[in-house]
Amino acid sequence: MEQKIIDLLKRSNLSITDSRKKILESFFEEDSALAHADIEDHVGEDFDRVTIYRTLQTFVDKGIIHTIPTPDNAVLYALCKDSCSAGHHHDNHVHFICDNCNKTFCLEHVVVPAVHMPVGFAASQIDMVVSGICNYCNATT
Amino acid sequence: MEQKIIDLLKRSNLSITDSRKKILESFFEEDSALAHADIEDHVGEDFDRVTIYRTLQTFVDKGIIHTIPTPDNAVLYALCKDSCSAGHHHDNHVHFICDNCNKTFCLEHVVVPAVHMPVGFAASQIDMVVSGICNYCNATT
DNA sequence: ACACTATTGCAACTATGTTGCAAAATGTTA
DNA sequence: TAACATTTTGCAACATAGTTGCAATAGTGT
Ligand SMILES: [Zn+2]
Ligand SMILES: [Zn+2]
Ligand SMILES: [Zn+2]
Ligand SMILES: [Zn+2]
Repeated sequence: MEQKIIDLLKRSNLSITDSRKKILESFFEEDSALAHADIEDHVGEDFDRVTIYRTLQTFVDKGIIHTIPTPDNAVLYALCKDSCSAGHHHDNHVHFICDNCNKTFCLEHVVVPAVHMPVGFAASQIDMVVSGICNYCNATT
Repeated sequence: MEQKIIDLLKRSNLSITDSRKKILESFFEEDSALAHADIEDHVGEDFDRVTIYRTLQTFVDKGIIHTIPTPDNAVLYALCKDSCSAGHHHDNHVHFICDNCNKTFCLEHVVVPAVHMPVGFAASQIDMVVSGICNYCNATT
């Protein structure tokens, strides 16, 4: 785990710092997307709020994590598993928000479907967010 | 215009107040979605910030306007043109955000396409937000 | 015009996010 | 490993966004 994180940071040309390791750890330990507040909970008092903001921004810039738009406008972050790189994200998968457990997941294998645009509109990026009940909640109720 | 607004409020079982009229006016005068700040600009000093928050929430509850999720997590509101009613929205159209003029539009006639969910996941609502260049910006450049 | 109810404004508060700057940690090179 | 240059961090202060309780006000129906 530790080594995996260090390798990822090196690959992204980032220096290895305690806060970056700890914040990345949060993502590897959770299979769902995380809000800023979740990360604050995970890292505890160890790091300043501002450091978390800046670290998350750095990770987004470097293509390590991506943001997820949600209907209730909370800011969520998740690891990029696609081949994202600095300045170039390729996360074109669908996101799922469970109305029961409230977790948000990347559906890595569900690609956003094409949609026909009206004349005059040129699409460059498409986000799709699905709400409902997740597989875990469906299995346990 | 004035009459149209009054009728809409009556139909929604809302009392006719100056702030509600003025805020609804903002939406009828703009063809694009509005952020809280846009509405504050439009109504000027006439009404308190808190009143605007509460009025928008009331309109959402009554099915007069709907919120739009955006990738940069700004909260946007637009008139419901579908047959939405109190407690039941039916806005299943695609939303478009122009990277040039920064306006957000409801593509009333573009229905969100179906998407195949993985086993275990049950979808109840789907939001699709497309970014790119709008028809107005494409026409004038 | 009256009484009842719903709405508004104000003040205070919480939450969220940003910026500048000095201190500390990291990476590099000798 | 010690010294140096560069990044990163913490702090303080600020800015913006949104919420709540309560008293004053405005709207509605009779
Ligand atoms: Zn769930
Ligand atoms: Zn994702
Ligand atoms: Zn445009
Ligand atoms: Zn819409």
